[in-house]
Amino acid sequence: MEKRKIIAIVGPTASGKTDWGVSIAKKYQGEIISADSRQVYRQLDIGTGKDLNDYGNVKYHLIDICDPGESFTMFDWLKRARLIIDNLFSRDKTPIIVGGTGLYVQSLVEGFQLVTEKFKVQSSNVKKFKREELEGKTLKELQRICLRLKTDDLQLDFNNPHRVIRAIERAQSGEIVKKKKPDFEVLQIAVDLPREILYRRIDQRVENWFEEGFITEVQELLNFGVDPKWLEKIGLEYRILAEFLLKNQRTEGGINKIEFEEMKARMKFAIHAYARRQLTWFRRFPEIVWCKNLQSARKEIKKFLK
RNA sequence: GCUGGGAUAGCGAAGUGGUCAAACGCAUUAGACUGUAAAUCUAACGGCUUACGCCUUCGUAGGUUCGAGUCCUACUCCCAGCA
Repeated sequence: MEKRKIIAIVGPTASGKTDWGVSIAKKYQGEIISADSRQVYRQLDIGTGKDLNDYGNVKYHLIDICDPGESFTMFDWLKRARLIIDNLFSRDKTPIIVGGTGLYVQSLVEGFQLVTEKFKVQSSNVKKFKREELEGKTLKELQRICLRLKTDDLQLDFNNPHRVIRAIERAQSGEIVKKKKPDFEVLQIAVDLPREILYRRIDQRVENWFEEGFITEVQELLNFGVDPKWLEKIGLEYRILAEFLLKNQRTEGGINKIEFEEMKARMKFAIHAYARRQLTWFRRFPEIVWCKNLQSARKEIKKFLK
C-alpha cells in the first residue's frame, strides 16, 4: 500500500501560511489541521490572527476547541491531530497541517510517544511536588530539587525554570521521552519571507487589530472573569494588552495616548522577537523546504504527491 | 542678548581623572528547547578579528596631565528661565 502523505505549511507568524494552506487544500481536496497553540481557544480571535473567513469552504480542524482559561498542551493537540488525520485518510482527504507552533508539528512529524515507566520512579518517601508548588519556587530551589532527583537529562538547561520544572515532573513520574516513526510521510514547507517584509506585515497587522476592536476583545475576556494570569501566560499581545488595560483601569480617566502608543510598539517588537524564535526553531530541521512563494511551494507539493 | 542645564554607541540612559569600547534598558542578530512552546532560557551586539590582540570612539577644535568621556578654553547645536 502506498504511504499516506501529509503536507505541512509552517513558518513565522504573519507570513501568510493560512492563504497557502487554503489554496493547496482547494487544489487537492484537503482539509486543514491548525497547529496553533493559541487559535485553539474560542474568543481569542483578533490577537491570534484567527481569520475564519480566509478558509472559504475549506474545512479546518483544531480551531476554537477550548474555552479561555483552560489548559491545552502539546499532547492534547497531538492526540486530536492523530485522530483527525486517520479520519481524513479514511475519507480520502489530504491532511494539511498549517501553523506556527513548531513543537506541535514536530511532535506529529516525529511521532512523539509518552511512555511512563513506573518502575523508574523512586520510592515514596521522597516528596513529590505539584506543578503549582514548583511554580512558586525560585530557580535555585528548583535546581536543588532537580539535582536531588538525579535526572538523567544531560542536556537540561539549568537556567530555564520551565525546563527544570518539567525535568522534575518527568523524574517524579518516570516519564520517558520516546519517538515512534509515524505511518505517514510529511512534506514540510516553510514560508520564506525577507525579514523586513515580515516585520512590516507584523506591524501592519497590529495596527489593524486595534481598528478591528482588539481592545474590546481583551476587555471582555477580563470582564467575563478570565484570569489575568492566564492571559499573561498566553503571552505576546494578550499579555501586553491585558497588562495595559488593567493598569489603565486603575488610573481612570481613559486611555493615555502616549502610553497606548508605547504599548503598541512593545507589542510589535515582542512579535518580531517571537517570529525570530519561530525561525530559529524551523531552521533546525533540515528536512523543511523553504519556499519564497506559493508557486514554488506548489511545485514541491506536486513532486511530493506524485 | 543674558543666565543656567545639556550634548555618550541605532535609540534611551549611566559614567565626574586611570581597571571605559564604555553599566543598564530597548531595538537588532544568532542559538537552545518532547506534556506552559505566542511560553521559557542562552549568547553576540563600534571596526578588524581566533583573540583577555590591534584600531577608531563619548558635539567640534585646541589645552592641562604620565593618563580625559570625566578638568580648562573657544566654537556649534539643543532645552529651560530672564530680558
